[in-house]
Amino acid sequence: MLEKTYDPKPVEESLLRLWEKARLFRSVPRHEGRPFTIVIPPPNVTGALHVGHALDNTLQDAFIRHQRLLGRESCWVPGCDHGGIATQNVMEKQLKAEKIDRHALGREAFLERMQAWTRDCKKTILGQLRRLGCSLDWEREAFTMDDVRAKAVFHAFKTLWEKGLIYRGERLVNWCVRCGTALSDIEVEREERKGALHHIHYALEGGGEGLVVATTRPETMFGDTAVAVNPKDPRWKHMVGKKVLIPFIDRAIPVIEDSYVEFGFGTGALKVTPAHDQNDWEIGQRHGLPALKAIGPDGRLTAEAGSYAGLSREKARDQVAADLEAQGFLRKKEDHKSPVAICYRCNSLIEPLLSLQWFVKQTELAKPALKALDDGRFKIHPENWAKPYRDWLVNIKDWCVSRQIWWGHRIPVWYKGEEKPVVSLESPGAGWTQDPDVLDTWFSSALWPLSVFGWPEHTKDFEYYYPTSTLVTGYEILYLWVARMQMMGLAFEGKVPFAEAVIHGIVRDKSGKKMSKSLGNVVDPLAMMDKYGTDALRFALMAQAHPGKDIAFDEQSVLGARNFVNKLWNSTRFVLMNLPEKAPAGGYKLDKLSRGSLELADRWILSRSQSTLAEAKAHLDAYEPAAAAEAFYTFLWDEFCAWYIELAKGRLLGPEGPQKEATRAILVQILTGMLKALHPLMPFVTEEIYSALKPYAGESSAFVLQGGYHALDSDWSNPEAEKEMSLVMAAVSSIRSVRAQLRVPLDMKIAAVVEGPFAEKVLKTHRAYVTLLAGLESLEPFTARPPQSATAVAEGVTFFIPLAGIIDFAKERERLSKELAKAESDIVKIEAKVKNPDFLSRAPQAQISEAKAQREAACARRDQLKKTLEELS
RNA sequence: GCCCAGUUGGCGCAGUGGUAGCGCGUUCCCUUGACAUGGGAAAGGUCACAGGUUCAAAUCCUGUACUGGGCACCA
Repeated sequence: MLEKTYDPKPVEESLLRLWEKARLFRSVPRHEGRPFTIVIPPPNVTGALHVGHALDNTLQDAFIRHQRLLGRESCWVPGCDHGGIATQNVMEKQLKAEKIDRHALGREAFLERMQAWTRDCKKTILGQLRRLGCSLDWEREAFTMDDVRAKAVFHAFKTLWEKGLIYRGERLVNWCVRCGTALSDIEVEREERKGALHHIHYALEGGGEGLVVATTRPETMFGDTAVAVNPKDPRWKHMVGKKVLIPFIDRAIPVIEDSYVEFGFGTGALKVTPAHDQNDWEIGQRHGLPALKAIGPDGRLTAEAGSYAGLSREKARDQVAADLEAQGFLRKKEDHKSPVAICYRCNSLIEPLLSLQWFVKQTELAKPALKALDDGRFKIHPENWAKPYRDWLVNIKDWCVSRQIWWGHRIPVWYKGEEKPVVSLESPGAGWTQDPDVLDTWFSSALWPLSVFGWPEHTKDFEYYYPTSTLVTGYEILYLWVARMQMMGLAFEGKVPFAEAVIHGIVRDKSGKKMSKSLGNVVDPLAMMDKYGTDALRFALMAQAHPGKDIAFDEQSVLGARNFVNKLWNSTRFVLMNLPEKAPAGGYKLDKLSRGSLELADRWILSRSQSTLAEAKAHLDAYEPAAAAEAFYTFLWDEFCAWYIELAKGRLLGPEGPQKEATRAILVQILTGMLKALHPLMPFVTEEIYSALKPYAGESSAFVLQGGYHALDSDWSNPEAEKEMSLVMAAVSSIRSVRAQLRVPLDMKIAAVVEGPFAEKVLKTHRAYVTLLAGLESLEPFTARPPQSATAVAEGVTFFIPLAGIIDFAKERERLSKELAKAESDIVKIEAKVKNPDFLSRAPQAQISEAKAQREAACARRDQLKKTLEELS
């Protein structure tokens, strides 16, 4: 016998062991059919998983299990990402706490520590994925920096190099002063910050008025190599071609014309600092201006800045502004909000810096990716992300792939004096030194769908699993990762690495704010699992995972899901309690039933069950787990438990016989079907229940995944039964409503008489249902209105319930008047429609007859209520 | 500035043309042998605003406001 409530922890622990022992998630190439394959978005080895990972991986697990249950060979590849800067930052924090200087420690020792950290972290992360129930093929674990992946990275680099798609050059890049490295354009975030616009006077060389420029960054003026004005700006026309002097250092720079400069902004004169601003860099390129570095990689001013050399950017700005003011150069200082660039890993201010870096040319690589999107070989769900994805590819810029950190794939290029650099994994010989930089972590991530299957080797696995089916990830890495995988996969193999991308939202806190450590609103998925069980967390997430939408995560939702899990548990418990100890040979099967012997409730629940399964399958096929979850929830709770089980009680308490056997078969088969269908969303509890139920269902699979979805033996859809059952339910509800309003508890049995067009049917075929569910002791046909009775009006039936001594007539009249008013207003609405000649002439016939039927029903109800009220007064 | 979402009962969200749904919360009643992690009942919404299309609009179109996001940015 099952326990009264479901206790997830021991069940989860034992099932995890059983699954693993059975190698249940193992996939190997087989000959027939294309497999369904997902490669995990490898979590960075920066710590533990957060609730966003729980969402991402539960989605994948649901899709993978769904496909397995559909009978498809399915493979989900696990792994972690070394995580470049992010992971190095974690280690640097640790070192700082231990008061160890990274540079004093040295590159080798640092990397050794990183390796040890990585080992621990991978163990933690993969353990957490296991606990989440992820059906990953654990024998395929990969890491973006292991030997196989290192070969892939080298091969990719070499191939791109040979095709001339990789180059090294001095360019203006996004430099994070804190991380001490260059970043690519998409690794930079923007934020509006308050600052000041300084109006600075630059004197004319050789004397004269000169001009005034406006800048938010006065400290960069030592790097100025021109002042630009708009060619159509009459205010500064006279200055063009002349030279002005930079304050303090008196270096003369030309005044040039460039249409980039806007009339309306500031003074209309722009100081041009090619080495520290992207737009200035472009102006510099157009006019052949030199680029002078006023700020170094350490964020401090260089020798160009004269006496300011060595000051940090921030200090220099204040100091320069103060000195300008003191010496009369500062003509005006006004508050000004402007967007600033921020490092996506440490949030510090980005400095545009001229430096020597490695780049991958992107335009050529983007073309096949665009084509794949346009001709449908690659699809994005939901599709509203396709446009931004496309726009990004169209406007793509070269990708800066070198990083001045230690943790990563070292750039495989070797130098020796004046000789041509050599691309090689190993040292080409004595005297050669390797490029000190490492590759952007996204470079190896971009190869992930290729590299996890042993690429560049065309292994058996690679041939079978590549291209993969679906990629599931958040929109925040659509460009950073998804687009690059498409480009790389197409460049190297001519095939999209995955045919579909499912883009989900991020998990926010319950008020919709982004989770962050500093806000203290981070939800720990492990804590949720401990408290409510893994299935509850999974179901809560899936129930809210509407395509592409963020989730406002409230712990209450997990509680609700936990209750649902328990409901499922207890409905099984009830069914098992009503089954013999020993299952009959072959189990309870529907095909053994004679259809003629089925009752209304049977036909109804079988019909509803079938459509629920079909609906949920369609939703999962379309990557819409939330809709599937809702279909299950409503069916199981509001139909199967609330009505069918309640009705089944009547027969199960009765004598043994075909009726009882039929009820058992239906309960067992419907529950089994639902368990399997729910398995992708909540694998643990369904597995556990299945093991108890399967002998009765006549099944022998050790695990749900091995048996596949439950196939109903024939078509049970039955709209007539659904319609009739809805009338019965409405009739029952009307009596319950009267009872509740008059405070007559359900266990106080009452008598009733019934009249109306549906009354005869109720008396003849549904009497047992109505008396059982509405708590009646008797139900008789109407002859005369009993004195002192309340009235319950439903579609087609009116019940009179004698309640001498209980009923308050004033209250009863009030209640009925309210119902009447509602009925009247319904009629007004439907009349307006039915009487509209345009509606009658233009609407489809089905609509017209439905509307008329609605009017009839509403009028009948109105008349009945009116009559009853008259009798009461 | 351009583009994309969103705006539905107290809160969080479904719902893409035919008389508004769900979960949580609220109110009342009920410890009846699956489940109080439960059961029954009820209250609560002119579906942001303004136009338009249509017999019919939460749903389609246009515009406005607000919120969020993406991209590009004025130094």
